[in-house]
Amino acid sequence: MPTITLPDGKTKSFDKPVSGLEVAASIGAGLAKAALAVKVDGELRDLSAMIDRDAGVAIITAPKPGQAASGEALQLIRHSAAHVMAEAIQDVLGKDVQLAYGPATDTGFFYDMFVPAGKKFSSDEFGAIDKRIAEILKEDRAFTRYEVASVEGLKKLQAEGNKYKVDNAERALGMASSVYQGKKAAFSEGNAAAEARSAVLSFYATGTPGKNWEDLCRGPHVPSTSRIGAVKVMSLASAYWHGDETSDRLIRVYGTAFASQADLDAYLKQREEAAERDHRKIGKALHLFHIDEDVGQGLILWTPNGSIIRKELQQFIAGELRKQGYTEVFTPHIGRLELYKTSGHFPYYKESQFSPIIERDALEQLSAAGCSCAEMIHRVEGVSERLAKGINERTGKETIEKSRVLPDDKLIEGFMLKPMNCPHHAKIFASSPHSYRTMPVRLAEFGTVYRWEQSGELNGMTRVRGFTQDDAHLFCTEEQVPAEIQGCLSLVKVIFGTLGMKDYRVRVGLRDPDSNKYTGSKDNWDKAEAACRDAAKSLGVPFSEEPGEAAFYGPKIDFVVKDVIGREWQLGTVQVDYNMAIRFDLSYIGSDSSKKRPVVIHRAPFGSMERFCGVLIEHFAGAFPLWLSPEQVRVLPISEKTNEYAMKVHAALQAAGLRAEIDTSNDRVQGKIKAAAELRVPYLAIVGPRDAENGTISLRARGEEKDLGAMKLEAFVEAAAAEYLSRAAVLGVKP
RNA sequence: GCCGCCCUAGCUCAGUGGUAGAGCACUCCCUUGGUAAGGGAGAGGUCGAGGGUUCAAGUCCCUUGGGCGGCUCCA
Repeated sequence: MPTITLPDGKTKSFDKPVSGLEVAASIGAGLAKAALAVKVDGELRDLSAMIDRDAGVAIITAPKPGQAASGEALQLIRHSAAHVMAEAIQDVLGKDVQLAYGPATDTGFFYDMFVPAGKKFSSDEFGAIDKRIAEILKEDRAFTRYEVASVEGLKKLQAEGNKYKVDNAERALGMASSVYQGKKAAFSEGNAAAEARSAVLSFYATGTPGKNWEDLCRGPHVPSTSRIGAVKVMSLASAYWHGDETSDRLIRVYGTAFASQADLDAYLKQREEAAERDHRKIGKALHLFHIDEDVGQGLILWTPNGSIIRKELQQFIAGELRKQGYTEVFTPHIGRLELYKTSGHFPYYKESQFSPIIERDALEQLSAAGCSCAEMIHRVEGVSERLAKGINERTGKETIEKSRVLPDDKLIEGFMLKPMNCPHHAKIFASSPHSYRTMPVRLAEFGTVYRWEQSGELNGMTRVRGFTQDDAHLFCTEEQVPAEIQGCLSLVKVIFGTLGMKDYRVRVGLRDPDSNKYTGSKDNWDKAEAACRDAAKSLGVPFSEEPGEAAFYGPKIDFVVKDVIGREWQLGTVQVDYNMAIRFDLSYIGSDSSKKRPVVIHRAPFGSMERFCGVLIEHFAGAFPLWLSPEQVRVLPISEKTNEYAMKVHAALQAAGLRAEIDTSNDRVQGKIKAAAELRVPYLAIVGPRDAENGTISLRARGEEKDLGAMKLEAFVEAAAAEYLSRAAVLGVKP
């Protein structure tokens, strides 16, 4: 006699076990119609699943077109779509295509499959597959679950000869796989693990078991194929079975699905728009930056136009930092290896750093002495007894492995391109004495760092190997930590506000409660985590707490900004660090005249200038606010007869500090407007004989269909200069 | 780093074994025009690089650099 509790707290009692559909129907016919699945005590189940005990039940419904779908509804739709796509692919390409693994993802779904050698599968087939999918949706076949005992199920799968499905089943049953002995258990989560220890295997037929297509599957699914709405096959990629490159190579077919064709169309349109906004495309068209293969992958050359944007941003940020009491420093791009051994960066993160720079003489001598490469590496990575002792004494525990400690004459010294700015800043802090009265010390630098990102990860300006962080290190007392974190967040707020980026959230990275890898006292951690949480809360934007996401040396806050078309971008972080002051033996004199350890806060709220500019390019689609526009005003004479007056206008704009250009080509004005519009120039000052006579310009603003009318030259110059100075987010000059 | 695809003029792209093309941009000429491309002419490429197959390679094969998509990784 189940009594179910609905999300709103209401309860309903039934005198016999009921299906999810019956529960929905008992609430309302509309709900029953929209229902896709049920959530029973937090667990997603088929709508047809019987509920025979007291439980909390929520109905998962399909969204109406245009309405935001719940993640669960989309996941159901997409997982079901993966089945339909797999069936369609087997119909189109043949049953010898073996299915492996097909989950829903954030933006759709994929299905990994093994395509026999000699069989061609390319995007040419997408049309036929999409067509077959549409037919299956129209047939409105019910997703039918049936369960068989594990032994019987395994036999069935073995008979079908698909080793991937056998493997899936064995993993689901919690058995060691007979097929896959790989090193990673990447697929354990959410797939096999959830069903581990189950005594049965579940299958889903798309229609009638034994008659229609079916697949080993944990489920749940939407009730029937028509409920999927709309599906599209998107792309092909290759993938390894279980993500293990020593295992079989499979073809991964990506698709996406939505509750309605309208939603799918909206998604496709959004993707198109995103492609139009791609900073690599716009960066080329507007000459904002250049990457040259002769210079190197992932190394940004800032061309004059892009440099203007970066410079404006940096001046803006620097101004805000001054208001907050930061002091600016400059440090070189390299430092001795020893410095990074002290900080702990080298060699622990060597795979993401550029190789050390070793002096030529040293290399030649070692080479002449017959030193092997392995020995050389060992001696480069070694640390002196002095350094090891110093760090171990300060931390009170072994932080440097004994095997790495070498006598001085065995060590090979060298330099490293800096992967972080903090060691240099720590040395600046340590270069003068500090007292609690002069704390905090806030050292800011647009510091360029170099990291060895894997080549496959590089992407335009957003993933690069050399980048300039809007970096700063705040050396403060423990008591000052909350206020300093607060200060970092208020800076972010000001800058996002100015750029018109209202939609952002923060993630607070906390300790993993089950780990003891963390440095610093529990008491301090509690305080710092509370400070991060409080600061995030006070920001007035959504925030999430993520246990286990903290670094071993302290909690952190990450910023994630949403651009105008809804994509999220991870920018920078604020990170509390209890470890660095210890490693560098930093101190200040407390009020009791004893030496105290400062706490260090790393913060680069916008990440890097490269990434931030890349995000801004996409956010604005190249149509920057006046203050960031490389070219702010273009003067367009109607004909050569007004060139002279146009030059006067141009000179007046330049004299006012505006970035103005003049187009004296012998195009007609229509052509000049088109050319300027393509470059997203904010204001066009069009001048003809009338204007020359009246001392006016005819104003046309970016995005306006037609001209805004004439205004006195002086008034325009003044208004434009004022808008520039105010860093207005939108164009506002009008006659 | 791994897998797949791609690289032709400054830009966007056509050209699948037989004399390198188009549009835009550029230069010059005509046109002197009032709000998203007036007209004409010219110049511009050892087809990413190196090697191979072939009578003949932009086109086929190998190596290599770079890009894109995906995987993996990320202090």
